[in-house]
Amino acid sequence: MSITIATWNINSVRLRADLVARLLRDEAPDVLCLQECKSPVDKIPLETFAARGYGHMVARGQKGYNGVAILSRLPLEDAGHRDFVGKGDARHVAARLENGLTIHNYYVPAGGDVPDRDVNEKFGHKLDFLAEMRAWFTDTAPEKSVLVGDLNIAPREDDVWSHKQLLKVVSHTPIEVDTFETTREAGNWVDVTRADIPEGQLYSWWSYRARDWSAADKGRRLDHVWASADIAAAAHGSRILREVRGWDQPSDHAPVFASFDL
DNA sequence: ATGGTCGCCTTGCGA
Repeated sequence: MSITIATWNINSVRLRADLVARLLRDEAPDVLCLQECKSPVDKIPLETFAARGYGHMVARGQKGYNGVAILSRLPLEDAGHRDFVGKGDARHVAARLENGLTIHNYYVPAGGDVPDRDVNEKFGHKLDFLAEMRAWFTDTAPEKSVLVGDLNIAPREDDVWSHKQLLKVVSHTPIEVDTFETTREAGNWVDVTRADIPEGQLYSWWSYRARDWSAADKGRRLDHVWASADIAAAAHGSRILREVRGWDQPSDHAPVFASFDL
């Protein structure tokens, strides 16, 4: 059985419900994980997605901020959520498929503008969030699991348009990259996108502020698909759908896809 | 060149 999973920071699921429906129609993933839904769960337009065959959803939401949802055309069981850093933010939710695969959907805090936790508490919050993820993975080794989401860190030099120019820019600072890698390694997670596409520049986000985002191409790979080590060899077919960033009234993120033969 | 653009909690804030 092959399962295709996609992750996409949608930046308002209500404003962009038609774009979600278009992606479901054109690309037909089995599971689509969304971040920054910016909606209470009961206001997510599930009927729009159910009409496309995606009637199963597990989500956590809040008004205006954050929000994560897992849409599926296969039955889903709610596998809970965790309130990282105790702020009550809707930044994590998990679901389980009938074949036993657990899917974790994360929206890691962006971390503000200044990469110094002494003057910017949002940066400290981001590092603390990652440390809590790491502690959880150390305590309970993930098995038969996929972790996806907007992790708001671009770890590799070829995950950003300019390694040198972004060394002091939140999302690519050494402390974030180190924390990101120790967090991933604590769970023996495999970076599926880079296992499939090991060479070359790879981005999933381009700022709204660029005059011409595609020509400037100042992107970063902030959105990730990880697999637990026991199923990593089953992963294949990773892609980032750059063209989706060019749709009308787009999200500033492109969706990331991976498939698993389970 | 320290700007620029989004979306919602709105005339500010978070990204």
